[in-house]
Amino acid sequence: MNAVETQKTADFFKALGEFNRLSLVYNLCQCESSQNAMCLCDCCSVDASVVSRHLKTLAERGIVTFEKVGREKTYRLNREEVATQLRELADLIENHDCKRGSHDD
Amino acid sequence: MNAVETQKTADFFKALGEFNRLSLVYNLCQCESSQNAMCLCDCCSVDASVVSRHLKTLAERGIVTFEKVGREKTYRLNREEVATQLRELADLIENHDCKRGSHDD
DNA sequence: GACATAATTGCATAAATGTGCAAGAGTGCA
DNA sequence: TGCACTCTTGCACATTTATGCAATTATGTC
Repeated sequence: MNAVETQKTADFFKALGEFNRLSLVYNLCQCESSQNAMCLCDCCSVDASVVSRHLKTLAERGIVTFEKVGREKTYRLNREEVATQLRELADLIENHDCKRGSHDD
Repeated sequence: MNAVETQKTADFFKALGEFNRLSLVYNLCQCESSQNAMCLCDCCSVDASVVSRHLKTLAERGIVTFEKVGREKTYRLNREEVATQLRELADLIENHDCKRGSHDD
């Protein structure tokens, strides 16, 4: 696992590893259609500017995507991509093929 | 998803969301048996005290477990538990049952 | 007991991060 | 054109976090 890939994966997890951002993800998870940022503000009791920044972070990591509709910006969760990324690490961690002996065996 | 659960999950991701900690996880992932902390120091170019603290963080989140053997402390990755937690979120995110309509439908 | 090794802890510090408020940019509507 | 609404950005600030070094604790060995 090279450093660039590791950093990228760490950034992905870091994006999910903050209370309000994870709340936004959970909130979007319950929505069939796209949600605008103002609507998403309701799920976490922080300023709209904070939500805006969190959504930007999530978008940068590919966790959500957005679409401009008039003056609104609607967000949706990248369900497949996020699930795939999570399962890939789960598989890697469980994958016995990649195991090797320790220093003393 | 209540606040306590959300915070707990966020903490789990935050633990994985740092370069050196994730490197430690990848390193442990390649080991069949437990590794002591000194051995794990090799995989990231930071002070031993830093590795010690990172391992403590990972242990607190249930990502690794350790065992005291003489003056050494050996760590191993909680493969199943971590993989399960990752897959649970993956399932949640993809689960269409939990979806509901947006604000405007 | 003296010493080496393994790991943790205290302390200082620099950097990153989350946050709110106010101002600004972009858009739609009367 | 004026106004309302949505979202972003600049700024300041407090907190958290990652880090290294030195000291300390705990254990094994001679």
